[in-house]
Amino acid sequence: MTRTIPQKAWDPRIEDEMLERWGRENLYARPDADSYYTIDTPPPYPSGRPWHIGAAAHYAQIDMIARAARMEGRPVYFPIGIDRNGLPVEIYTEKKHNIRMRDVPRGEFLEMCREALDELESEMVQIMRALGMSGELDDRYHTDAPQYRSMTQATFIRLWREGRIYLATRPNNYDWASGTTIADAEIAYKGVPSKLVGMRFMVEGADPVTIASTRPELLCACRAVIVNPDDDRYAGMIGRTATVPVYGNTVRIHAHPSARPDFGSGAVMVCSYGDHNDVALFRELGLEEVVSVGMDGRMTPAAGRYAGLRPKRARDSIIRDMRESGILEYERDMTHRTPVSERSGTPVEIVPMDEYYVKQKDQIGRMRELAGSITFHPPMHRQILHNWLDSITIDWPVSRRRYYGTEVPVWYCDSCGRPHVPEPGRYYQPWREGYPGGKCDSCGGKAFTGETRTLDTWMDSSISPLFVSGYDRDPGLFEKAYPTAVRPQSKDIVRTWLYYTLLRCDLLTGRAPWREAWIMGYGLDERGLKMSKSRGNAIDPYPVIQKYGADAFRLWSASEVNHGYDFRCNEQKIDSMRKFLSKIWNISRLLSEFPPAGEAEPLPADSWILYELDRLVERCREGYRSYNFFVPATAVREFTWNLFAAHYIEMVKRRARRDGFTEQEGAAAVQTMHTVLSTILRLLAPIVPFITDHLWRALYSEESIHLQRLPESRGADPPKVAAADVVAFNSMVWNKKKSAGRSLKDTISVDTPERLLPMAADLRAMHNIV
RNA sequence: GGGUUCAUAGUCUAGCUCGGUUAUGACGUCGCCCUUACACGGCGAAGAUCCGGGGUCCGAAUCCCCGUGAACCCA
Repeated sequence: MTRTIPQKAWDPRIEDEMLERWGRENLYARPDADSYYTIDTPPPYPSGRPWHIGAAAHYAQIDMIARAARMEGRPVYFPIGIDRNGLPVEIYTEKKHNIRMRDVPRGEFLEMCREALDELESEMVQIMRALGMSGELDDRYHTDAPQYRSMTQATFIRLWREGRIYLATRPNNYDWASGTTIADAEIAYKGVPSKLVGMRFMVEGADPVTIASTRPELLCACRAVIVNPDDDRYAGMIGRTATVPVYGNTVRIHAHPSARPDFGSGAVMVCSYGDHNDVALFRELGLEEVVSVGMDGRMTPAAGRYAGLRPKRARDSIIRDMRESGILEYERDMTHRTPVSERSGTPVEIVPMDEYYVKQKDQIGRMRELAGSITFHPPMHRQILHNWLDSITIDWPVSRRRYYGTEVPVWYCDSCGRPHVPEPGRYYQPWREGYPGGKCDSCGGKAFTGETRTLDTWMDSSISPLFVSGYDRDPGLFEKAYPTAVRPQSKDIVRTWLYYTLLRCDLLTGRAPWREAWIMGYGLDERGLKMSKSRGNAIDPYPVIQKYGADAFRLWSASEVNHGYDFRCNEQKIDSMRKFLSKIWNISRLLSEFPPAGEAEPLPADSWILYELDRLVERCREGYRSYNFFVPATAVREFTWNLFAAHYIEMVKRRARRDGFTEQEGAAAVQTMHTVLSTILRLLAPIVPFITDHLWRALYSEESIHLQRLPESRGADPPKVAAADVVAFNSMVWNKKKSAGRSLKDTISVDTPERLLPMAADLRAMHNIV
């Protein structure tokens, strides 16, 4: 007996050899095809180490989609990009060099960001390689490359010319810490301890009324007071005027349902702008706004003696002053859900500003329609998109007062101020180059000033399906690759990445960018909290992969939780996956003793396991069809360990050695074991590509397992025995020997149950029954 | 305040769509065993009022209602 697999356990170091071999063989090259199965992977952002272990698990699973699709015979196009635009790298660079963005020449700052990104990206790509990702990593695209940015700008120019993008002065979420407007999608809410104060407003011809607010520094911008129309206490006050304390101006008292009778006294002051409700009320009541907080994050002259202070300081001062002058009725400590910038953590101010907007409100119906036409995996996550569509209230502000992003491609005429866009086709940097057109369309002026703002990074990210399919650049490729087959992503970016991509691609092509959306949950820490760098509970995936191997990590990510749910990260679980890999390894090691022997008439035990194998194949195919790797990962593991190895192999080991059996009977056992193993290896290949390819080549073929097809059900006839009977009988015999204090190899005398008589010879050999 | 999802042994999880055996499997724990594929193994054991309370039913982990708690999202 000679084994072609000598080592006793799976050694993850073999993964490096496999990586090298795949590279040499150019295994995952894009095939020639009329139509691609395109995977629109969201380009990850190199946000610095640790690159979240949940993200690594996520990209490992996206790779499984590609590998499964290849083994289903689809011509897979699996581009990989890196997202590099936006605020995080600017903040990272400011910290790294201890500088402030606006104190450094713009060109220099951009260079520093680029260097930082290059470093962070190379670490991230190293992890993606180690994971065994089979996408086009060597030809990866970058969202900050001139070619990509020129496409972002071209789409901006086109939508501008169609009137889909407009410039408007509107109250906006302003993050003064990063000095930029942000979209609703970028706002987070944080419980901040604050003071709720009650201020006495004098009312003409009635008793004074106490108004509660957490933002008394906005008094100078108060332009109305509202009470609930059903609130009997204030029925007589509607239409009267109230006097704003400290400032002395008068405002009208309106009835409005958004005033909650149970909050404070039930009367609410309306200021520009405390929150989005204020914005809506100003519009609805036709009030004239007052800018009380400027873009420098300080109170404007409108705040009178508090001008120049930060809102927090102004609040303290005005509370003190009101307390002294007796205007203050009460002060209470409370926790206030404060809108903050998701990125910088600073409280967001609502400030009216000139910004560029993409019209989206008129598209919501269309988006709903498209959402219905896309297949979601799992279906329940379509609801996240619908919820978001229901909560959109304003158009999408897309200009940002930042540096590291795609420039807004606009120049303004110096004499009349009219904005001009250039011809699409190349990358423009208006802040450092002149207007490439001639004179002003409107006044004929020849001098222009370039726009200094950049675009929201979602303007770049939202066209990844267009970029990878060669939109506007390569019509042949576009024909083959668009719409793409599938968008895999995690569930927390449905309202941003998925939504914006759907919107933008539909506006530009009139079609949805993908046929299917695959939505994964995200990584939680051991206590079940979302993992994030700011929380400090993120785990670096690289040492984990180094220690346990990519296959163990991938298998863990597939078998930890059913698709679509959040998963907890636990190193011990990852380690335990190695044991299963070693089990597969040792089954292969045993089979390497028996070269495949050709066709032989199967015995009842053989027919039995082949039938069980068919059931397994069907379950796995079903799992792969819905991109749910939990199904094959757990089903194969259970079958292999608890049925194939524990019962079938034990039963036919002696027959395979022709120990008391004929040559033909032995050949049937060998043949069956190889059928089962080669099927299991192929079923697992998309999930654990390293070990399966290694064993496949050691046992079956020089050609990689990744060039094979997923197994199909063989249509085996129902067996004469049931799995449960086999398991129960074996267990009974083992128990009997154990309680008798005998070794398992000792002889025993038991009757074979009638139902198991067809495989009596195998059972006798297995248990040494006399 | 609204929404989504979840709640099954110390931990994780299957089963729930379509109600019917002693509730699946894993990790961990404990005991015995180096039986020539595997001690990264084998066999065995202990461990669950299936979140609580009602209801429907011959019968509920599963269906319905009311709670409670958690995570995430939104206001």
